[in-house]
Amino acid sequence: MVTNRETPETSQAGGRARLLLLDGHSMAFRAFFALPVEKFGTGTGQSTNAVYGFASMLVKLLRDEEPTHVAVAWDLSGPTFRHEEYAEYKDGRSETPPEFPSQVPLTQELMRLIGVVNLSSPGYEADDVIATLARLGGEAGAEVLIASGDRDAFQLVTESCTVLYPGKSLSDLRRMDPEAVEDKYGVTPPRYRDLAALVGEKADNLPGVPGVGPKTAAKWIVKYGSLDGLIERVDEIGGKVGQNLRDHLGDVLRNQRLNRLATDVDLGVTLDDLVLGRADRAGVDALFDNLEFASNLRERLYAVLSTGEDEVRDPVDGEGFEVDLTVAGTGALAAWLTEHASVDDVTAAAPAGLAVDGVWGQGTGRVDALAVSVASGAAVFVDPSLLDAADTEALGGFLADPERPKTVHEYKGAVLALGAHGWALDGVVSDTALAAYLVQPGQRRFDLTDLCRKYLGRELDEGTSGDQLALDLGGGEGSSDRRREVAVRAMATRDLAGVLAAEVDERGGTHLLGGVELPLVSVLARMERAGIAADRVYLEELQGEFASAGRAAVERAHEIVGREFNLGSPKQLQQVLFEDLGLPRTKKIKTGYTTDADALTWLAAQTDNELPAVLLHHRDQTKLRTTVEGLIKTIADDGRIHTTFNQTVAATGRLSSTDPNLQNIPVRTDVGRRIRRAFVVGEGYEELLTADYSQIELRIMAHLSEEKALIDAFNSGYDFHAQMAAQVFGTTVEEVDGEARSRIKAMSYGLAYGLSAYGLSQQLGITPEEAKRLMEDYFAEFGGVRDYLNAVVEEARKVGYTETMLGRRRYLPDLTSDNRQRREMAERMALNAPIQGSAADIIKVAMLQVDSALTEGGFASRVLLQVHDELVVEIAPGEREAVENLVRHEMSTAYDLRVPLAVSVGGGRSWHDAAH
DNA sequence: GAACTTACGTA
DNA sequence: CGTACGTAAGTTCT
Repeated sequence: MVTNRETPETSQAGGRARLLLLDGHSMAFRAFFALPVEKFGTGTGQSTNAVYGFASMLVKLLRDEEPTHVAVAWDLSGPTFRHEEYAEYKDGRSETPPEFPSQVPLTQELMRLIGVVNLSSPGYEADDVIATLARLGGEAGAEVLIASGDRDAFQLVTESCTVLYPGKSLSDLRRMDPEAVEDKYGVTPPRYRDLAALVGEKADNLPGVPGVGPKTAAKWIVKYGSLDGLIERVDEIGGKVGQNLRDHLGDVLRNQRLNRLATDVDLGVTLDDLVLGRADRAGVDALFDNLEFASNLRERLYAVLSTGEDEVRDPVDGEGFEVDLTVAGTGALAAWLTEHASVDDVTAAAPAGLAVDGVWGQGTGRVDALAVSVASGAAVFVDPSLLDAADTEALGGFLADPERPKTVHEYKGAVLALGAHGWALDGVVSDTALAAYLVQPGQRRFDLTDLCRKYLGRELDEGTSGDQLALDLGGGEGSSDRRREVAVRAMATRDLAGVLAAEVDERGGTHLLGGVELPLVSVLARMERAGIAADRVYLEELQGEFASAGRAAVERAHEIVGREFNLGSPKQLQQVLFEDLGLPRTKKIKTGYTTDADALTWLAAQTDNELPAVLLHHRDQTKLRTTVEGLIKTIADDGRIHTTFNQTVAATGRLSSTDPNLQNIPVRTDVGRRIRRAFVVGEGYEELLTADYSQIELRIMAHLSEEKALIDAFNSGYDFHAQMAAQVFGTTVEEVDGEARSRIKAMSYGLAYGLSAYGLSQQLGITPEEAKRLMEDYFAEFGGVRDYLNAVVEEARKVGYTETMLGRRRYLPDLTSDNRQRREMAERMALNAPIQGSAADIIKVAMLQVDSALTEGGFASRVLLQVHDELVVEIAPGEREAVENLVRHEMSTAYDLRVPLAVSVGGGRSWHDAAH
């Protein structure tokens, strides 16, 4: 099996070498200060914070950057050529912390064990070693990455050499490419030395010109072209700084000589010697044991070093990429599209691959670049900022043309990003992320790199090999690496679409993809773009109110206990409740005893102490306050909140909502519901309408189980739960009291989750024996439900997956696990997945129907939100009645069940008022 | 500082 | 010892 990591030589045939260089001392030193030294040490007193931090950072780099070659450069202790020239070099540095030096050899040992080369050279600094290796890498055509906390490295930055410079945190590495250096310092990387020479470097004891900071220095360099140019005309500089410059010219010239990094250090290695080697796992284990590192870091490290062999497919036989990659934006794009992407070139059997490089979220986005790749092998890279009018129009025509099929990874993102530039996207026949989700619904991430490996058996980078890539560098901005990257993404998407289509089809998911998920994307994109109007002033009032109630609770709690403590800390809470106050212990959890709401409620009943109740109140208020604060933060300039609906995270087929999550806005309590008043109808609209399915999951259970008693109960038109209770307890519906009804209601809902007698007893506050009897009585009447649930689990165990009404699968390998806990968990998932998943299917279909009906009817009303069984619609003036009828009709006819799909609807000026 | 844990909101 | 999510805050990692 060929993978990048194991046999990089092989992958380089197609992909490009990526050389990662680390400045050992500077990064280890940063690690030392990032982590508290007193918390990281062995029993024998050896400090380990720098080793741990360095390793942790390296793991992240290996994972994110996937280098093929790695080396770490180290300083040696003796004098360097810089000391020969300037004896005071690096004088006056403060003492190295005593816990640091001993960690250097440990870090070096770890590098050796994981297969990373350590390098250094007498008389030179680590920076010089890096500069030399960067030159070697560059000459060999490798992409070079330098992780260093030393700014001198900026002089090495080129289109193919990026410095990763630590920002606020160790692993927050800023990518300093030529643009970033110029953005930050106002000069190009080759001129960075000039700037540093003028400004000076305190840490190296290199004073600069007094009164000259980076701004002045950059201004001069830009004006005179370089330091040399400045010096030539040094007499022209007026004022005090001009005089300072003339007085300190000697220092400046010395600084410039000293900050030049040597690129000719004799290291005795070639690029091939830096290939990331095999890890010596036994050695790493032994070292980690010695350092008393827990298994966590070890696993993370092994995860990046592992090859994932068994998941990688055999490589698809060479398709012989003939790629003509040209840079558009010079008037050539229209011609390229005519020649390579006509309706004859781009067909249903051979859709074009489209890659959009940009960002999206909050209902909008931005395109930085895009690439199109077609079956013939031709590909084009487009920097939209460089397009002329004719090219813009041609590109817009292509993107919006339903007759020229395209495939894209993360369709919704592309729609939002392109939409923000005024481009419409149509004719999308596949989204490789969505397709992969249907194949592997349990996965939560679908990035193109992984899919490429898994389904194409190749690295993303191997879309073309270097010699076949005709890269026209003329005319465009930006690095050739970026162009190549975007282009290979388009190629990978193009190639993946077919493979994934076959996988989806094999699983019977073709309709689900083409008929439901894919068309849903544009509906979701419009929902996100529309957002929902928020009343900021009202939210701020609420925030203040919740905050002061929370503060009052804190004060009261401190008063009761007689000292201050953090009410938000479960740990301190345990101390206070169980140690200081000696209250009865609650249920055990990993870290002691739980202080969750159930436990606090129980405690409140157990004792006379007021504290549990105060804590509960505090929790409520704090939770509400943070919810409100989160919402306020996300209100966009248009006064609306634009959530993001994720279509590929929930294993059952549901949507999820993030940034902010609008699917968990409080509704159960009165106080909580007040937050819903903040979601209001927007300007130009008349009211909000909510429409939700009543008891959809139970109706699905009735349908799937074909249990006659359930079906009859739903068809009777009476209160469902009361009807069920009457049957279980052998009374008339009128005789059913609230208690009986709620027990049966809990029982019915619990079934869909795989509830046990114990769980039911907990929820109802009855004994497990009573709960067991209740379940028996229930099943005596509704045995069909039990039979159905058992059959679902057995079938799933046999075939390995469950299926929803639209054929959406969920794979549950744990159903045959020897581990009882895992197996039973999988069983509960198995019986829930078809129910929850079918409900998800149905509302997705309903959304499509509602959306089409609104469009076809010419309505201005629009769907804003989906909350699993509910749609929130913004009603345009005068459309209430018609749209209400339309929504009711489309939702209730989304799927033909053995029971009615009841929909209840309400309207009002806010989400709260629209409740029913 | 990243990753985990606890807690809690929704369907 | 009931499914599916996302977020915030605190704590741990070693």
